[in-house]
Amino acid sequence: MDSTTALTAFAALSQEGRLEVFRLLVKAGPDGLAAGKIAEQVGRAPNTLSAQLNLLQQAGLIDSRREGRSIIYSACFDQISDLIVYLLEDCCAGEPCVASSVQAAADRALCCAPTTSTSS
Amino acid sequence: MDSTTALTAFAALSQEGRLEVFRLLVKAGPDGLAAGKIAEQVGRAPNTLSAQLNLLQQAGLIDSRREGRSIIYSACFDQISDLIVYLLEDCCAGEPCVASSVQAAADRALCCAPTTSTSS
DNA sequence: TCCATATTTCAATAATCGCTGAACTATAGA
DNA sequence: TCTATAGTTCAGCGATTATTGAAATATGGA
Repeated sequence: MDSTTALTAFAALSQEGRLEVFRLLVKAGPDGLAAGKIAEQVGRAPNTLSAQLNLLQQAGLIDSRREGRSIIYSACFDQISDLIVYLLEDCCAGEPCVASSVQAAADRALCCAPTTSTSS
Repeated sequence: MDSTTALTAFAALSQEGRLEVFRLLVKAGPDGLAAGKIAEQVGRAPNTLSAQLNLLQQAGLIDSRREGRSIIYSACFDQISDLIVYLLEDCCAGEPCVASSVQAAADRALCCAPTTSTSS
């Protein structure tokens, strides 16, 4: 991931409403949520939400697919991964104190959810 | 780290000029750089830079100390750590695909710079 | 004390951002 | 084809943000 892409991602996550939507989609997992369902859960007008989803999508943080009359949005875990790795490698290269904290967190995450096949 | 703090950090990193300054300070390491030196390197007016430094500091991403007539800014690695862990744990909890990429990156970082005097 | 250096603060302007109402597109079903 | 449903796009406004010049603060040295 290059700096420009990271910048766009940070900008997308830098507003309360968008961060809330993003976290909701991450929790929803790969199945995602319909736009209307999201609007309902975060209590925002559909057009306002649409703009927020657009920005997150342009940043590559979420994906969309049509399903009947609904459009389903889901988190793009690859991009999130890349963003974290960017922060760690490109921003904080060679800082063991950062790397070891992050390593510990990754260990915890993997230890609690070790089966990468089908869970959640 | 709570969402509000993370939001502030994202906002601070979401502008080209500030991200550039932040990356410069991370590369400079714990010794940091004087404000004037930074202004020179990024080619910005001192007052513009001062505002950018202020925002990064308010977000807890950088620290400052006076040294003679200069004010030295340095990256706050703890906060960066916390931000990465927030992204991994709070935003992406239970997503092994993210955790394993991050774990691999942390391993690489630690393998290349293993001697931290005291293993934290 | 006076001056030079290093940096910040202040006020003002220009640009950007976020939200809203209204109109538009796409799909499903009768 | 007509209607209802699900979302999006667009124009406009109000609010926030970034930058700038000028003035202010803090330190060091003559």
